[in-house]
Amino acid sequence: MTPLPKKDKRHHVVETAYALFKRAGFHATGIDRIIAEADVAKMTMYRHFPSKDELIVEVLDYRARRFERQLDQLAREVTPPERKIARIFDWHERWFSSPDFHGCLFAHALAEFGDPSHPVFQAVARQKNGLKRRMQAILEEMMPPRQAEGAAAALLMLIEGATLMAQMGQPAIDSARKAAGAIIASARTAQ
Amino acid sequence: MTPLPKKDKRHHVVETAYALFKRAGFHATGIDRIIAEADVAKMTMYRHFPSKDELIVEVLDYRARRFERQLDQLAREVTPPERKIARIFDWHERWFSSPDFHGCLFAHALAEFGDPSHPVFQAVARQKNGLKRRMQAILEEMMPPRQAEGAAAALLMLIEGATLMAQMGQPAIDSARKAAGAIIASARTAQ
DNA sequence: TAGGTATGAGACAGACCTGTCTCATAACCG
DNA sequence: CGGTTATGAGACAGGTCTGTCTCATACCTA
Repeated sequence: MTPLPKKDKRHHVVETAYALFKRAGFHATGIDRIIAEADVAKMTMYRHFPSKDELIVEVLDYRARRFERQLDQLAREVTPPERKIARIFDWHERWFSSPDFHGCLFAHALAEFGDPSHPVFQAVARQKNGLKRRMQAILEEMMPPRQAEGAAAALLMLIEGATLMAQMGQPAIDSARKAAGAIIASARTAQ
Repeated sequence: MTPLPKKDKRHHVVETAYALFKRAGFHATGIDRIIAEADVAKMTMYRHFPSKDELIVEVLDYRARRFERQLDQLAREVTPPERKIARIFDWHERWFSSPDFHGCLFAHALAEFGDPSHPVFQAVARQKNGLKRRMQAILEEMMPPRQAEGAAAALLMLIEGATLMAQMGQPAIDSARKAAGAIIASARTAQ
């Protein structure tokens, strides 16, 4: 179809797998389907990734890096910490209403790979911890570390729950935003 | 093994399937595995449930009914609405530290069945809406319906997020509880 | 005791799964 | 141009998946 990029077949496989995984899930998406959609030979895929599990981990890490990069950009030039947090919620609001939003790929991965020793599980934990640490660092600009830790955990829970609600077709980002304000205000006065 | 109950094979299949689904997920758990574990013939299962999907829906509805029953019991004799909400968090705290806690089966089902027209998706939505309505009714005892609606959504998000964190081995129920207090207080004074 | 019903056990079909292997061909790079 | 590497295409193995079918046997109830 397309003029054939010739290079980065590996990355093309990752992006195709990502699109399929997020629509249909991990176990329900077969290798055959991925290579057909990516228009790539099976051996090409297996030369880049020793197994399907490692492809899944690569997809997750790829998306996690992308997410981190986008949040990095959001945090620039925005001085007050409240606005930094608000921008994270803005980002999620846009995400929820994007054309093919299907919920959080990491949460879905956790649902299908519940064994803590599994590499996929650990990739999920990395991503969630990254977001929590990021928010915690922002909150520490306005409250002591102890309060910031708890507040960051609460904000993360709020965001995860909001993502789930959005996937169910019941977006409640406004309630989440209000709740976040209440949580931050409460953690602040408690210092 | 056991003296063979002879009756309610159907229910026995549902409970066995539940135990397997929550450990390994829905697509990863095959029919053969379920009937082997339940010590039941394949046709016995297929006579009770026309397809695996319908078995999944039955498992979800069964757990949803059980959950509602337990929350009904919690709400009895506890007059102040704050304590009713607190008891819902207590219930989750106990759940998180129960022997084989594997996260929320409904959230997992949503991850594997993302199509809103799928019966499994709808079973999940029913359960989550049930919990939200329940909390909303409690909150309406202390604030106007408008505030109660948003606060209930926020509490639900908090609970869903707390469940996810707990599955990742990072329980943060205390932060969730504190956040819930802040949310309720804020919604109250906003009336 | 008789008759309808639930169940057991397993073969079977047809599809799909992951992963391996071979061999020919195309791309790249010094 | 020549040699190394990446890729294409597909057969293949061995397993698992859902769902159907048959036939014999147990059970319950009237």
